[in-house]
Amino acid sequence: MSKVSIFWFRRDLRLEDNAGLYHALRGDHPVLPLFIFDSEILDKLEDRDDARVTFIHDTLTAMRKQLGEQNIPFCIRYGNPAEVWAQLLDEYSVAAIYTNRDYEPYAKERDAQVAEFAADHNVEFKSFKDHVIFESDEVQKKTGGTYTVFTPYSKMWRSKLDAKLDQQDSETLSYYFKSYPVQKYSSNFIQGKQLPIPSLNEMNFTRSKIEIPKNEVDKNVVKNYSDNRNFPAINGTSRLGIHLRFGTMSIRQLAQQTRDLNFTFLNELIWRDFYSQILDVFPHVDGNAFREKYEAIPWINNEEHFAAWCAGKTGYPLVDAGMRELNTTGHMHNRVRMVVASFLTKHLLIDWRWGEAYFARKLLDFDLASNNGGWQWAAGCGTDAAPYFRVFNPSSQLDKFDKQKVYTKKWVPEFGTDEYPEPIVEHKSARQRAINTYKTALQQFESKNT
DNA sequence: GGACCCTTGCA
DNA sequence: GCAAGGGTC
Repeated sequence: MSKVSIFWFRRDLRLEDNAGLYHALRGDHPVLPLFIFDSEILDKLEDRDDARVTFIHDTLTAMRKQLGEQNIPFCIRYGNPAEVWAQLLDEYSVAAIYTNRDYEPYAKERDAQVAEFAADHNVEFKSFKDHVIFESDEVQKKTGGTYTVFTPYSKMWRSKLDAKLDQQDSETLSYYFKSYPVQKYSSNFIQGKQLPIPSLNEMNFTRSKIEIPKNEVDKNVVKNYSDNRNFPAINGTSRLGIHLRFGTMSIRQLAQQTRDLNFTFLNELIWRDFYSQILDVFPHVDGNAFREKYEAIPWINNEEHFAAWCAGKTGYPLVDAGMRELNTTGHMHNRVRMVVASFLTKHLLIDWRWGEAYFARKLLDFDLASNNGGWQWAAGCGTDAAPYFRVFNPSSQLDKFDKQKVYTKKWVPEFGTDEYPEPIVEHKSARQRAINTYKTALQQFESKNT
């Protein structure tokens, strides 16, 4: 049996400009492409019509068709990754495993296990940077260590990128910005009969009806991003989150196409790298406040209030519009994400982790690092967070950012009628309660620890 | 160690 | 004007 390399797709579902796949194809052995539907992740999802699973399935189906046209089999399995790998090393004579790095705690542990198992079988495990422009060890403070404040991080990030581009070294440039030419080396895939793909049904899922945003960059949106991004009634954001999340769009190509169009848009891509490195270096943020003392806050966690927030029935029109947009489309405008998050954590004093989990369940573009960073920012417990006494006023946010109520009325048609609910909390007193609760808890924590 | 700074505010 | 407190150099 002749030896093969296996390229393992995870959150990089594309056949062009894929770092790990490129390196696999340039290696010494024919490459078998692989995807594993991870039962450890999928079986825990709450909704059997999860739109992200449908999206992955559709994307793999298209890739499989494209590969099949070149007589390339695409190995797609469903199961526990460790068990699948045990089968694969039995079935094939594997020389090396290639993959792109994933910085989430679960993924790092999974990959460490697979790498160890591979090493025991004399199989190389090679991982590559693909998901971000810069990894955590590439953008560091001048005095060493990880940035935890965005602005100095972003300045260093930009200067690193400029330095790379100034080098005019074709190899380095290709690593940072030009695409990795995969098709050029496609004759190095293995050849053979197409392999089956597990159906959604076999994995206990049904097809979602939610529409997925187009995998295209609208240059006008990017150009006007800084002017329009705060107004939810305007189509002013790219909606590319899901494509960056699953790698159906290359972050390198997106940054290359947009970096000269709008400073603020590039900043958003830098935020993505920023939170990715925070999660990588401070994995405790998954489940815990970045700053320990914020664990002292006595959340009220009123379940009826939480249910009202989830359903978009808080009596605050902008909050309700956002939640209903999320529930209906799997998307929520970014300005509104901040408003609903501030409302949940401050006005209702509900644990930010409840909100984080709800977003994780609903958002098409859910990404652990960015979602966690955003929630900890809103709750005041994260890196570079909003101060705890900054409580968004949902009414003035509405006046500022949806003055004509175009967005609000789209999602809350009964707004202004008798059917619209009364506010579940009164703004002024809820605001004061939040500030007092935070202040007291933080002070008590301080005095206990001095 | 001192000076300056910190995504997106509120009353 | 206000509200802490920490980050970076």
